[in-house]
Amino acid sequence: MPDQTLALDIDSLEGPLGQRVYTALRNKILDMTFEPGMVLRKGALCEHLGVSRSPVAEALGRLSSDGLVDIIPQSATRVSQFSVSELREESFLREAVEVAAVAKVAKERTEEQLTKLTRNLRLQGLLIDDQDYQGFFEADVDFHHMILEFTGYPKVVLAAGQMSLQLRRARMLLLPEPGRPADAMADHHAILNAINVQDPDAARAAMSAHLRQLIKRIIPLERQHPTYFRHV
Amino acid sequence: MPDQTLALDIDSLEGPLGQRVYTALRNKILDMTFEPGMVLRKGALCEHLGVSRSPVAEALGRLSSDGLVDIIPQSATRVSQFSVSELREESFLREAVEVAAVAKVAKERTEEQLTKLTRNLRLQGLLIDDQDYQGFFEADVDFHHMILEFTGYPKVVLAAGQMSLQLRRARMLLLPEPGRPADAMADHHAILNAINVQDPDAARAAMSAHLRQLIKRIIPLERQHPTYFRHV
DNA sequence: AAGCGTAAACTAACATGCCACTTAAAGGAC
DNA sequence: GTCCTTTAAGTGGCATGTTAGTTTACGCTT
Repeated sequence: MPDQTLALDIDSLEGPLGQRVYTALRNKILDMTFEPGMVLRKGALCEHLGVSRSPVAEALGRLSSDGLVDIIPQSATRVSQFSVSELREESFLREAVEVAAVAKVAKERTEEQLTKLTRNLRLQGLLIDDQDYQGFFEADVDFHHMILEFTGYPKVVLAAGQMSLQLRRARMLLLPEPGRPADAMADHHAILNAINVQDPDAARAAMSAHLRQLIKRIIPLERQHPTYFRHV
Repeated sequence: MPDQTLALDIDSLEGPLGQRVYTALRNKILDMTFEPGMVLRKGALCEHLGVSRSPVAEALGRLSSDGLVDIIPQSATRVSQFSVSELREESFLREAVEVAAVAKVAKERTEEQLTKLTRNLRLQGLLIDDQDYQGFFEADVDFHHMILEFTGYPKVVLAAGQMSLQLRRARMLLLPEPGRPADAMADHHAILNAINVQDPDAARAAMSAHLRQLIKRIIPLERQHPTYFRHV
C-alpha cells in the first residue's frame, strides 16, 4: 500500500500551527492510527501538511515529552512502543489520582452532581441492553471524567489525562469481552453508591478495585501484539 | 538598579543548547531569582546567553507547558504568578500520589530501604540539633524523594515532581518558624514507623496529615506577597 | 488640557538555510 | 560469497530572515 498518507491531517482545528499539528498527530497516535513503532518522517509530514519544519518540530518535541514519540537523536523519530512497566506505572498514578478524587467527591458531592452521575449510570444500563458497546465505552469515559470534574479542580482533570496517555492508547487494543460491560457497570454502581451515602473509604475501595481491572486486562496484550511492545 | 542581568546563566551544564537554556531558566524561576510577574525579554536573553532565538524559544515553550511562564500570544512572556486555587490543586495531586506511594512502600519495603530511611531520619535529628535548617530542608526533600523512589516506579518520581512545580516554588517564600522542623520530623517519624510495621493505612494517614501542613502554611503567603499572586 | 488616532517598537510565530552526526545501503576488495 | 569501505540520505540542532499582530507612546486635533 504505497499510499502512506494514512488519512489526512486536517487543519480544521484552531490556534497556532504548532498547536494544530500537535493535536492532529496526538489524536492519530492515541487512536492507534499511527501504530507503535511507526517511523515519522519529518520531511513527509511537512510536505503532507503544507507547513514548514518549525511547527512540526515543536509538535514532535511536545509529543516526545508526553512519551508518545521516541526521538532518536540524529537518526529518526518513531511512535513510541508500549512497555508493561510503563503501563503499570501509569495505572498506579491514575489510581492514585482517581481514588483521591472520588474520596473528595464522596465527601462533598452536591445533589446536582449525584443526579448527573445517576443519569449517566442509567444510560450505561440502557446501552448495555441495546448492546451498544461503543456507546457504553463513551459513557464509561464520561463517568470517570465527571468524577474528576466534580472535585472542582480543573488542573486535576488535565493531569489525570496527561499521566495516563499510554494507558488510554493501549486500551484501544482491548477486544470486547462478553460480560465485561456489565461487570464494569456493577463497579460503577458500587462507586456511585458510596458517593451517594458519602462514604469516602468505600468510594476509595470501590474505585481502586474497579481501576485494577483495566491493567489486568492490558498486561496480556503483550502476547497478542508483540510488535507493539518494547521488550526491555 | 539597571543591572538586570540578575546573575549569569552559566553554560557549564551539558546537553543540547535548548536543554541547557531550559534548565538554567527553570532553576532561576524555581528558586525565585526570577520573580513571578517578571517579563522575560527574548531578545535580551539571547544576547545575554550568546545564543540565537531557537533554543530560547524552545526553552520558553517547555516552561510554558510546565506552567512556569505565561506566554501572551503576540505580546510578551512573563514568569507566571501564583494562584491560590492552583496551589490547592497541586497540593491535592501531590498528596494523592505521595499517599499512594507511601502505602505501596509500607507494604513492600525491604530492609535496605528501611535502613536508608532510618538513617535519613537520624540525620534530620542531628541537623535540627545543629540548627542547620538549610540542611534539614534538603534532608526533608530527600526523605520524600526516597519514598517515591522506593515504589520502584521511576516515572512516578518524575510525575510527582512535575505536578507540584508551583508548590515547590512557593515553598521558597516560607519563613523559618521556630518549632516547625521538629514538628515535621515528628511527622516523618510517624510515617517511618508505619512503614516499619508495614501498616499501609497508618502510612497513608500519616503522610496525608504531614502534607496538609504545607498548603496551610502557603495560603497566607498571598497576604504577605500580593504582587506574586494572581487575584482572579 | 484632554481625547483620539496614528505610527513606531516590540513581540511571537513561521519559514528557511546550514551543519554535524548517525545510519544504512551500495559497491568494491578479497 | 563475505567483509570492509564509502557514500548518500535522513535527521536533530542552531541561526537567521520574514511576517503579522499587539502594545505603547507620541503628536495632532478639538
